[in-house]
Amino acid sequence: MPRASKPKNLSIRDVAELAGVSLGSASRVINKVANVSEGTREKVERAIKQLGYRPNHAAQSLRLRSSRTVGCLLTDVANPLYAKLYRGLEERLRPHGYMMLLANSLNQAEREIEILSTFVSRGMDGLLIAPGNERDREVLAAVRSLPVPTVILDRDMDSPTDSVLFEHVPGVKNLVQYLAGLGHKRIAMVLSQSPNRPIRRRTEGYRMGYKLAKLEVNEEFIVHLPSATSSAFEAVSTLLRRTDRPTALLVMGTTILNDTLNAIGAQRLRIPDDVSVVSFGDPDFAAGHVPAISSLRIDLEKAADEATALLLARMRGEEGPPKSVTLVSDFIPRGSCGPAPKKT
Amino acid sequence: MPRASKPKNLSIRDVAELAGVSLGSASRVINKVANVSEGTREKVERAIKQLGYRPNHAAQSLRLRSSRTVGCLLTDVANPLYAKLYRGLEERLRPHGYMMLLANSLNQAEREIEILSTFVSRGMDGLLIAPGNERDREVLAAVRSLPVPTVILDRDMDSPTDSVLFEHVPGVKNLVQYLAGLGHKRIAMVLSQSPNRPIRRRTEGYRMGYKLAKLEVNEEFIVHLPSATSSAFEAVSTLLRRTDRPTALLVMGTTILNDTLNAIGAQRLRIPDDVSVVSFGDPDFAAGHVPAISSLRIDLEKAADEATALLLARMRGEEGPPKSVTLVSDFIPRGSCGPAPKKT
DNA sequence: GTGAAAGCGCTAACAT
DNA sequence: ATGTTAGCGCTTTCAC
Repeated sequence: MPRASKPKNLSIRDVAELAGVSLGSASRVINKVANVSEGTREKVERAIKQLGYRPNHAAQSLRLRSSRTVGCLLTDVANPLYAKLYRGLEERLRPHGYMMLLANSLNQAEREIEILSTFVSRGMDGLLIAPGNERDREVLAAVRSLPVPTVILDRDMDSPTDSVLFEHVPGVKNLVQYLAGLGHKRIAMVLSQSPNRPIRRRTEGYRMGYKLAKLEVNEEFIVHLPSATSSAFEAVSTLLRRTDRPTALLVMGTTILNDTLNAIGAQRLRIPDDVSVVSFGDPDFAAGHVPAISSLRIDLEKAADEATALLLARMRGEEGPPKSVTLVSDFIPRGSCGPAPKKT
Repeated sequence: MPRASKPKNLSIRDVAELAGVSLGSASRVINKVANVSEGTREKVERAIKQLGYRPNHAAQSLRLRSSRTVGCLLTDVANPLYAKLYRGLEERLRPHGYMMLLANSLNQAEREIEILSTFVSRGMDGLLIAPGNERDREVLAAVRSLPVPTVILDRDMDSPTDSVLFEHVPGVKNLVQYLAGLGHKRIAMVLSQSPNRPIRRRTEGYRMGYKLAKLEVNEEFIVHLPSATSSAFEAVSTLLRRTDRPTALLVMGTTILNDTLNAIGAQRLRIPDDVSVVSFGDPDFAAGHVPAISSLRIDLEKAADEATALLLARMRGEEGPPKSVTLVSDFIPRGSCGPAPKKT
């Protein structure tokens, strides 16, 4: 083991001293500023290595008014979608020397406000946020008055802030048309209830697809689960027990999809022979399932690209009106979709 | 909207000025130090509110040599286990005023070293780490020489550092005995390959259980998948096609479990009639599956409790030899386990 | 090219 | 109880 002792509070002053130069010169070497002789550079670099010196970040932040840190506010990293997004964001910010502060708001409005305030007081250089309470007056006010470069992720908020939006409407529309083309006339959709988030848009693409396929929407086929955590098993089972049961199911990813697959299995129905299935979002297990589950997917790598590009530009000082990028979901057709079953 | 203008660089000096008191008094009010008259306190508090002042964190950190920040190094938050753990850690650190810097190492050794170094240079008050390369010489050296309070999570590293360990050995041992009690004589185990991590221990409990049940281990029933990402579908299918196919399957959670369930379904075998299934780790879908999948679970809330308790104590300045807490997995029996099928 | 010195915003020790 | 001041570690302007 090389140096197991504590690098007790060593500062640039120690480096300068050991190198036999002034504090200013040491700083110039560290910051790769011009006007340093080769000899000085070498002496300082040797001293740095010898001491194992690393600049004190707090002092740098204070002096430079920049923390090289980006604050990230998510409702919950335990949501795989956000976890992957976070990873992508970190991956792209790292090469620029930024680290990320991550805070989960767990959908609590006061907490979201508090987190944003803390981010500001901690001098974040930029913010990447996906607050759960996008319609809350106070959260909205807090977001609108953020004095740092910010990009809103996946939230349609009424604020003049850069944003990256995930758009399912055209995807769902195309999907419904696609299923109609396979002969499906009864396509059900199962959604979770999202408090404080606009739910209307989710059915928009569905209705458009129906209209374009010249089919009539049966409102009973649009199922909103009573709570965000309630099981879809019963809801789907009920749907499948109808005499005019749907021949295709459009369900939200991960949990609801799982419940749905279980409900289908429990009634000994087969996919896609008896019922076709499509997932909103592409959870890891969808591709591996037998048969593989068709999905509507948002490209999270692209989302991370766009979000960091917007943020980095602002942090670089770029001015101008708010920009918004909308990412449309791709349809990944897999084995879970087939022609509608013949009437029996 | 209240104050949409930028709170342009306002400092404690502005507060003092507006309140008509000295800078020192303002500081005393903010820090709730004794020796402040009621009048002064009020004036300062009013000024603070009026200006929307929040102390500059970098200056505080520099002065106090404390960042009120904890660095968290994980291999990957997109692993649901870690995502939940992170949430639990954050939840417990927040009330103490700590925020968390989260960095994913993606299992890269140099990156883990770099992250640790950055954490130190950024003056983290404490560290919570689960490096992927627990056997790497350099990573180990970096961890051993960390000059800040640190708790190692779920990694058995040769370092005099506080740690919270997850222990499956007794759990697996009991589990094998339990299954043997149900008449199972051929219990297979499917594990992923984890590079740089000791794999030996994983089979330890398994062998102990076999021995206690007076059964002989068939080495072909211990399956290590060739890579961490390879599908278990084929491996499990092969296992199930044997004439002496296992009557019980012990598989790692999430992905491998999914592949396993698919493989079982594809061969039209039924759980638990034809084959019993137990998961290492308790992914969200296990409980909702039909039938519900029995699991070996680590209580992540408890893990977060222990880890933060250790860290907070050290950050408070507590001295003493390294402490280690070991959490043993609980067995959650569910419908996926039944008596071994009668010979047919 | 290099050194000296100011000052970022804050806390705490020291005067009063 | 309150005001004044030193100094945390750093970058950068200004002389030389």
